[in-house]
Amino acid sequence: MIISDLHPWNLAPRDAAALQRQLAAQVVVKDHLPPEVRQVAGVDVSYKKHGKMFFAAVSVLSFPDLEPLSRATAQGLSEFPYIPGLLSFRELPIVLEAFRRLPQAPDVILVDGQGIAHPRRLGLASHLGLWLGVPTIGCAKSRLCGEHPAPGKDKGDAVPLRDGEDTLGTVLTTRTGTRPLYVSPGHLIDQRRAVEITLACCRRYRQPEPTRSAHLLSNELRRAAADLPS
DNA sequence: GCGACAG
DNA sequence: ATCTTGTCGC
Repeated sequence: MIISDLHPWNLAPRDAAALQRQLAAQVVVKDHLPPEVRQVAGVDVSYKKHGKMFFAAVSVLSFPDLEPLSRATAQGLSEFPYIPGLLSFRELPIVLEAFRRLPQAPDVILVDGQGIAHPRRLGLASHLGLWLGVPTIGCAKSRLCGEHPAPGKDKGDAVPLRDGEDTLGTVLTTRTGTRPLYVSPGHLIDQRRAVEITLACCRRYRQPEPTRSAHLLSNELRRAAADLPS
């Protein structure tokens, strides 16, 4: 896995925001997925209530059958606090460590967070995509910015997420009867493909299989590192 | 000043 | 995100 253009993570909030504006200009919102998508990865991070211990997990599934192919994990500390809009400075370092442990880069990555549906157009998914040079999709469970009408109740129903003249993403119902997901391009992919891939990864749960799998794995890590007695 | 606010 | 048990509903 090749990483390029490293930059510090211990920045003051103001500097982090300035860096985001700089990086956002490099985000590519065009379809650069390979002709045949065969590997889809999901990534998620878990940690303790007031602790600094983080647990990242990456789960790679085959596409479109969604069978387990490989996985990688990493754990470490983080000093950066949670500040809406600056999530990547808190979680990306440990996520990148997990990706370094993957034998091979997947064709596309689903992230539990926003892509360009961000105040400065650089959510966690976009930031990760830039670092890895791999197509990414933001699949957030709630809204960070932008406005939209309520989408339909059935799986596949969708409405655009907008901010003035900009279309930031798609508010997509991924499972009938559940709250929608906020899908937006991360990097190297366009709106249409982002929704297409995400929907193809949804089976019987609101969360796409890749991120759902990573979520379960990161939770196992946290629990294993936590409770010793029984 | 007030409300909003990914994970 | 995390702290937490059972419980109402499809």
